[in-house]
Amino acid sequence: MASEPATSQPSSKAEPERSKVTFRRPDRDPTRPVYVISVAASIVSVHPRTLRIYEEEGFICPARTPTNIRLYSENDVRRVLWIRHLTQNLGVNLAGVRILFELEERLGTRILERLYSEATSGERPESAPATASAAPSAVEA
Amino acid sequence: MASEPATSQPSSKAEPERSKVTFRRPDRDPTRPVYVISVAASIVSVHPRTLRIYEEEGFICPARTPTNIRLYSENDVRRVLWIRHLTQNLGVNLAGVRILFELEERLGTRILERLYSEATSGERPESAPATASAAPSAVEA
DNA sequence: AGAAACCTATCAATGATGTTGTCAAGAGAT
DNA sequence: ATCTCTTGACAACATCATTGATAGGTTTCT
Repeated sequence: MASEPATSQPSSKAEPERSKVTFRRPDRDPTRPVYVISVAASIVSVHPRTLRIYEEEGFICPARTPTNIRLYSENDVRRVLWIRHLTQNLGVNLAGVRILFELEERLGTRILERLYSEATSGERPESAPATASAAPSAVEA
Repeated sequence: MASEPATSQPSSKAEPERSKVTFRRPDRDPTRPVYVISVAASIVSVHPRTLRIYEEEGFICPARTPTNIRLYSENDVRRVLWIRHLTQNLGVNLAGVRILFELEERLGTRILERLYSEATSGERPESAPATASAAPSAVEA
């Protein structure tokens, strides 16, 4: 398992077992499949098993070598990072992630990045209470 | 607990304990708080405890009588019905519901109703796989 | 050849979440 | 007195997400 499909990346044979090995990620073509599963898992700080599950669930679709090895692209990694942000930071479950992804595709806009950019701006709006019955006005008996 | 704040609604004292009692829901002002918690819970087919939790979580904000009794409006009920659709039918957790609600408010559009209307049209699109690395093209070794 | 990493498939442990149910004490209405 | 509501707290149960492990097989590298 040493096929280095093109890009000269830092040796992934150093077995990055959750170690703090840093990777210079290729910034050429984000759609190019370049990472084997162990590397992708390390980049994203997730278990390889989790990556496989995400694929089974249809969230990502990494490329395959002729010998059936998964290769993840930069876009795959970003997508997983986004899923992790939603699930770990915001607590959204996978069904929710699915809905959000579908929304994004349906609306044809990057609504998630809009939300993300506002979240990183430290705006962190309060979870607004229901707009319905806005003022819990006491009702006259 | 007999303050009937205005609308003459079917007697809620019949103790609708998940029974199949049907209610003629007032269709005048959807923001008017008219249902006590037991009635609202029955309409939505949910446990009263759950309604309280939804309120604690900030999803709904029912009105209160001078004696601290919750009164839910039609809009509250609709909002809970929508939450239930997301959680029970689509499997979204409450954190996901929260994100979707925030999105809706932020975009100032009824994206959820758009999704809902398409879901009820029996369209039920497949969970599209990741748009990244669309074609899992085999990579030459 | 042997080791490591990949593959699929399966099972299991653990922690978190959501819903429901219960109890206690109190308040309000009939 | 009885019923329904309130708050607060606790608990049971089912489900989900993540991680971990095992088995058997394949591929790659030394």
